[in-house]
Amino acid sequence: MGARASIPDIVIGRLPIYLRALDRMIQEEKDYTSSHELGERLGISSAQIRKDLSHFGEFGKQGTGYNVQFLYEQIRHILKVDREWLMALVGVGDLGHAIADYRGFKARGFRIVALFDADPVKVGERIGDLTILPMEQLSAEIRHLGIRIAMIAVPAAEAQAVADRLIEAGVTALLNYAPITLAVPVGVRVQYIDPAAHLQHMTYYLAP
Amino acid sequence: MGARASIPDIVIGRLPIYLRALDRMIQEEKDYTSSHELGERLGISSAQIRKDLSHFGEFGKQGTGYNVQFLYEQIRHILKVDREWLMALVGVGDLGHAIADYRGFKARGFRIVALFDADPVKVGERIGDLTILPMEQLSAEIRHLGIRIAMIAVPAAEAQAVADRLIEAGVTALLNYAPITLAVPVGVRVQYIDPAAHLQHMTYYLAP
DNA sequence: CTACGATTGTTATGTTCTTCACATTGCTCC
DNA sequence: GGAGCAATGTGAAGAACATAACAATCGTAG
Repeated sequence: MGARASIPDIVIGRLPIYLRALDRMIQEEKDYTSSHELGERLGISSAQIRKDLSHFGEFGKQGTGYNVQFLYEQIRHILKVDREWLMALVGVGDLGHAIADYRGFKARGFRIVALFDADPVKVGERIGDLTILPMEQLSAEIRHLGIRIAMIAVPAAEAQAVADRLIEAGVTALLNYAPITLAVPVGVRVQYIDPAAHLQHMTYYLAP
Repeated sequence: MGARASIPDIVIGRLPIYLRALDRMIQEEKDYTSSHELGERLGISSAQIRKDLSHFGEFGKQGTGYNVQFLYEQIRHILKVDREWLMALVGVGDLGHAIADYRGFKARGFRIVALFDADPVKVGERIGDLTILPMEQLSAEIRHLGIRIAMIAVPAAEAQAVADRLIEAGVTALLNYAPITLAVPVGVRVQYIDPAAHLQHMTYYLAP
């Protein structure tokens, strides 16, 4: 297949998982894998993996399976992560600091190039080779750098207002660390990082 | 209804989202809400919210809606977060430090009471009122404190081994910050925190 | 005290997602 | 070079999930 017809979002959400596993296989210097092996590692059925991939093209060979490096590059291309993305971070408190220092972003092609904070005391402070800018410069800086992805690490009460400003400045993808659901116009994507919510999900299954 | 019959996991996963919204409404001193209002805030259909809640009981009143405080407490009870949970954290590098300092856990009833690291240099270091313990003490300490939830913040290459040790010590819920899918026996739950994966999910939808 | 508007809980319907199962293809080994 | 094994891609079947729709109920206002 490989049609351009709208592909289920849930499928897109699994591609980064496949990417993680393939990354690992590359480190293990594995040349080939199969839907069965991938599925085993990920706790996903092999049929699901084949079906997911079939939305985008034919990447495997019957009898042989998938070339790890090739599949890795194909998925990176599909997800558009075969390039570097520039990001802004709003809110540089404890959490924001940790996000700014987190190595997992650059390692996968996401580079933070702008920091903003509403606190005048923090403005001007340097983190790595970046200077924290005041909120007043947010729109201009984001437009100037052509940033389309932003991370929000401000208190819940301010997150919606920050999101509104970012969207107004042209951002269309938000990674929100504040424990609140954001209202955004169509065309803007939001993903949430809420570790406590994940814990709450698991406690349901724990014995009293 | 309110049956004990196995409730879809996807429903359990939405309860923490409802909780976040209700928490916020409590702060806004709202006394009552409706499935329609909740749904509007969360971008979820009102029918879905009513259906989700109906798995656990009848919490609303026709014509009136839901008492915010009451529903909040009911969901907390369902998720078993109407108490304090003790947690262990393994891996106290940059990321682990940030997790140890993160306020969002205590604020929602999750308390870190044990820290472990394999690096002898870090062992003995204090963070808040906790001392970083060596891996050798992991099993004994976790059993001693009766810990059932642990967070993993070690490099991907070591995460599986750490998970195995934690499970062996009696942990049955894991929050994994390492970018790798863990293999665990049935009865053990795993949730993943992988911000870069969320970003990769969103870049798919961005224009080239 | 009755009529009306609002909102729930739930059953029925529709949609989406997952798994099954197999024809097809490619590789390897004798 | 043909037989046998292995693994893909996919259409059909099945399962899970979401939405629609409505009877039942509650509160309120006249």
